[in-house]
Amino acid sequence: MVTIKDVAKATGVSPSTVSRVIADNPRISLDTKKKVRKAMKTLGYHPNINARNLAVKSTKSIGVIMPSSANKALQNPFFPEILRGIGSVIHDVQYSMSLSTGETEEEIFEEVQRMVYGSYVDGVILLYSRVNDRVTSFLRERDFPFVVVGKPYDDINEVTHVDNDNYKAGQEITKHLIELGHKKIAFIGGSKDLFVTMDREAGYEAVLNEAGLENCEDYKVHTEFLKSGGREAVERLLFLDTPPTGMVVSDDLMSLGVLSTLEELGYSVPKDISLVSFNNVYLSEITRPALTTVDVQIHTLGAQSAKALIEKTQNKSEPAKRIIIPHKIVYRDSVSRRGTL
Amino acid sequence: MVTIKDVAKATGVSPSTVSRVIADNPRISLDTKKKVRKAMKTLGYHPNINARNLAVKSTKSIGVIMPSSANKALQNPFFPEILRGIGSVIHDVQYSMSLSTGETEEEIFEEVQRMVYGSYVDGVILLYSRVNDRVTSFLRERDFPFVVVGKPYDDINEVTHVDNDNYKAGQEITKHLIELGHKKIAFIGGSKDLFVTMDREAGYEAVLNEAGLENCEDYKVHTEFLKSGGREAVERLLFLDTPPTGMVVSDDLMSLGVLSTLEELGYSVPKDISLVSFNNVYLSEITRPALTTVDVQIHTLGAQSAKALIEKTQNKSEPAKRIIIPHKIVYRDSVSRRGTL
DNA sequence: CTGTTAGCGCCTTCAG
DNA sequence: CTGAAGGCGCTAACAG
Repeated sequence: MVTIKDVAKATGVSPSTVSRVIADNPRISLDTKKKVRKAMKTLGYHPNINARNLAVKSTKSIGVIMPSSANKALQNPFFPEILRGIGSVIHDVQYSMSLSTGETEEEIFEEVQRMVYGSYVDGVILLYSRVNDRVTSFLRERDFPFVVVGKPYDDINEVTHVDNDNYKAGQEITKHLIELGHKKIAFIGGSKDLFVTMDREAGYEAVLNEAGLENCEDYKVHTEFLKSGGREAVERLLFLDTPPTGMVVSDDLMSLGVLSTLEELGYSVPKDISLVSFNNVYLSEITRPALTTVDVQIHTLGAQSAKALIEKTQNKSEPAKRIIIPHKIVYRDSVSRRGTL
Repeated sequence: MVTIKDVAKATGVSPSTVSRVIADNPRISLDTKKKVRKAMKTLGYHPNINARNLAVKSTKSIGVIMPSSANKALQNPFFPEILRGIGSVIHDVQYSMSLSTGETEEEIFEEVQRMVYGSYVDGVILLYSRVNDRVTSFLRERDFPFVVVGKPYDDINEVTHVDNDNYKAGQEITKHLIELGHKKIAFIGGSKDLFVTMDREAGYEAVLNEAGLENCEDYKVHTEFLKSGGREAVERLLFLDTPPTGMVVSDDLMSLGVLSTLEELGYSVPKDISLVSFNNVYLSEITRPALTTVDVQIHTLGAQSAKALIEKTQNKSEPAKRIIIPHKIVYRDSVSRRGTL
């Protein structure tokens, strides 16, 4: 390994000078800088990160914590996409990202501990948000920089997070259905203790009430990440006395399952039933029919969270922020107009 | 930050003793070990990774390089799943993983350089394999430990890789179609310079020839990652004089697109056309119809690659290996028997 | 069984 | 503008 000393020797200067050249210190003459840089190049010098980190007590690396992967949720294309978003800014500022790998909540917690105690990373991005989360408490106690993607459960004003306005999104997409003449609209969401679900659902309800439409519990189903297309959930809806004509599904991947079940049961989308959902991952444009869905700009979500985190690591007194990424509805083919009945 | 010295002072021993306790060195008396451990606990000591890395010249961290994300391919659920696989072993051995984030080939190359030159990682897992890849050459030149998931292009015997027997898988799945009476079978694959595609296709061809079935170029289409369901590709197939009755598609996500296009054009799967594919990601069980696909055990692919890499970093003279992960066909509903025509 | 000493490669005062 | 010296936190001989 070629070190700073080798470069120094080759150039006939001192190691500290070389160090200063690396930092592009203005008090070094252009001449020596050039000399040194040339030597670095020919010798193939590259700074040793660990040594630098040790010296400056920073790692220029951030940790990304995925939700526990007990279920299939991780196969949601949402994740690679958000990683890309994070990656894009990470790359620009020459940081690196360290991915959590735990399967269980316990494992994840251990890993976060290692990350912060071991000075692996300068900050952490949480790709989930859960009630009573040990990780969050831990991070807050230690006053360790972190941001969450989504809506934090506790002390929402004190943890910076980047999120969509899921309430509004829920309203808009539901309104879209109503404007097309739908009066019986159901909501299919994931686990009830996910804020995304709750917010989107709240928006849905608000619009229903406002429009004076039926807003009954029967029309709302929550299922764990959909196994076998969430068959039971969908069936329950369809076997009601007055089944819905429209469905608001809280995730594209879920929609795929719902779509399948629906058509298997002999319902045609959008002819018999209209369906809208959220996220706009790639697959929502290759389903049949292609999904009308709200684009939450996953990539931006990731990018902004990284940006916010880095700011925070660089300036600890940066105040907690809430960053709302705008969404927009992408109109495709999963909805149709209802004759006024 | 509490350091080894603090612990030493608190316990009344020397720093090196503490260090040895950390390493669980057998030559330290149980008594002092206990004392030291207790002090570590009460003081809240955690080793500083950077310092250790610097001292031992190892990072206990591996880099994971994703393909360039110019296209939508990254939204393939394949990736999160393989990351989970890698993560599972990484976690057990207390390593960490650093994810590449580059969008372009160029960016990726830069990042790999940083990773190896900067001693960020001990080794690297390549999640892709491309002809004439700078990254691969770079790694080989520098004799830096790496493994590739899939089949490497150059010097296949000198780079350890973990892969499926895609040729065989291609044969088996095609044979399945034949056994059900299909005689006109097409192949839809991704880019031709991906070995996965080529291998699967070769298997397909072999079986066709063996069975004395038509193996014409018209039946093979290659498309970049399917935009809008690979409409053109599928159409080309269907508008042939004798359109195929069976299709072998080289990826589940692609299959979804094909499925949509097919049904939009009025063909029913599996009634009119049978379709089989590869990977068995979660969505293949919630499509309509659910896909008969070969399960390539993505998770295992990831886990084994991590395992092989770690072995390699720990023992540089570990020989290059080829690790083949067994596959198996998962029978679902996208195929049907053909009357003998 | 344990302490002392010397680095790992880099950065950062403090002098000059 | 540049050099010398010390230290970041930990490990690894080398002594005892």
